[in-house]
Amino acid sequence: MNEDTRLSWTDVRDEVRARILNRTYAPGDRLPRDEDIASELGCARTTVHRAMQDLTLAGLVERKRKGGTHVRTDPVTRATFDIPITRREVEQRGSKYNYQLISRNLEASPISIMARFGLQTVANMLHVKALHLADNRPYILEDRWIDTRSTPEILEVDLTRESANEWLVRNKPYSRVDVRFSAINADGENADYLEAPTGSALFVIERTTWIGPSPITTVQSVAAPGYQLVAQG
Amino acid sequence: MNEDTRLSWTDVRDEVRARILNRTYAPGDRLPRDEDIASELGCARTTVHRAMQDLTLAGLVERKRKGGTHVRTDPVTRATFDIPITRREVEQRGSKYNYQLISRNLEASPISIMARFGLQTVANMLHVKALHLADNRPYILEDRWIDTRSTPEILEVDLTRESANEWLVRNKPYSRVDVRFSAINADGENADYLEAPTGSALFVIERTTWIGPSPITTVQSVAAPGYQLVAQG
DNA sequence: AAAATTAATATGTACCTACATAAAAATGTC
DNA sequence: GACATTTTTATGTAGGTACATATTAATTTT
Repeated sequence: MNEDTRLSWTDVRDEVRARILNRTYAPGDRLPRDEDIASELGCARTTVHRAMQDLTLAGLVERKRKGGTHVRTDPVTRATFDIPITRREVEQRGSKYNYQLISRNLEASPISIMARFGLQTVANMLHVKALHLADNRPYILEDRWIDTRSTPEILEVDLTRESANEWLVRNKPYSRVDVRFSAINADGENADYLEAPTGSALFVIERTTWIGPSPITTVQSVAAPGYQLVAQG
Repeated sequence: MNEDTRLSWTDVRDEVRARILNRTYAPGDRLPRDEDIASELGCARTTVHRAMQDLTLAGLVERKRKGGTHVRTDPVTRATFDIPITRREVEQRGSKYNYQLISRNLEASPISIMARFGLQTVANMLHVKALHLADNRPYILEDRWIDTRSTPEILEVDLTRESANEWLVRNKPYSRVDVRFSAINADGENADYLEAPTGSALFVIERTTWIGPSPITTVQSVAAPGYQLVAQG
């Protein structure tokens, strides 16, 4: 690319996206064949193909062999978000991070937790409650269950020093994750630890991970009032 | 691919991902060069490259020219979610969809709304409140502002028949979107329309869209109690 | 020894070719 | 005309080549 005459696949993607936005290609329309777009823009078909793959992933177009490429009629808002280690999240906001273990017990998995994992039988799990603080104020209260079959090492970890969140992220990669968001009213315990008035609305992130078919951990993270999750469009 | 001997880039991606998961390549490690992986697996370097692009996007590895490819040490949970048209969302749950316009007024944009758009000056906006129902029960209450400069046509639309949500999605593509989630306590109006007890925790989605630099719409969607947003990992 | 220059190297990107595959369109058969 | 078969066509995918580009490593210069 010594001259700026060569189009990269991102250029093609942006051009096609612009045409969709300005209605050159309207919703439901069939786009020209990759080859025709390629020759029009002066690039190779593979370049157009790579651009189209990206637009497909973004939910803007649908492609079918022989059927061609169509602009989606029911566009969805598709956004991605990152949930980093809580410590990192706090530090990135420029706050001081602290962590406090509340409880740590070996328990048989209750039905509600089995349901989250899709388990049929009871399992021995480590039940951990902990509080993350930002600038010495409550930030997130986490209620976590860890399957001791997939993760026996957790029993040896000193959870007063390092949070299960951090240890797991560093030592236990997962192959599948389920994330859900909801809102709950602060009850006695939540209100207490988060120093929030009883009844106040709290943002909840529930995350469950597996390695292959085996459950690793499920955690309910309740954020202090005012928490906002921001996603990138 | 007449024989199953040929590896597609997704195969390579899955293989490399598996190696990261089982610690063949541990966090922080440098991976072999694309070319070496290619010759080891018996495919072309371009195939490995395509796989690596995907793993980079997924947040599993980081690449640098000459520096090589490294397994990320601080993996993040990266998930994607779709926010479809509300009608579609309701119908996909197998429920009957209904919609009800509450109010529709031309107003000068208040400061809070200007802030969402990043606007410095006041603009004429259409302020619309509406209720979406599932099986005749309140589902989502939306409070929306539409910029009449980018979207003057909205003034001609009969919003008693079609929701602004739907009209905009079909007729007003956007180039940028900002999505945030939070939780609020039901106040008088929310509680009323959503038939929820005052004070109950409600899940809130705030979405703002632009076309180029121009604001299109910003909407606060308050969901009835029990609403959950599910993301794909 | 510090600074500047040069070489080496791994990834980034585009091109073209060749063939696979799914699905629509055309054709043939009863 | 209904159904089955064949052909056509647009996308899917891998291979291999050529060169760009960023960064590190090595070398030379001061």
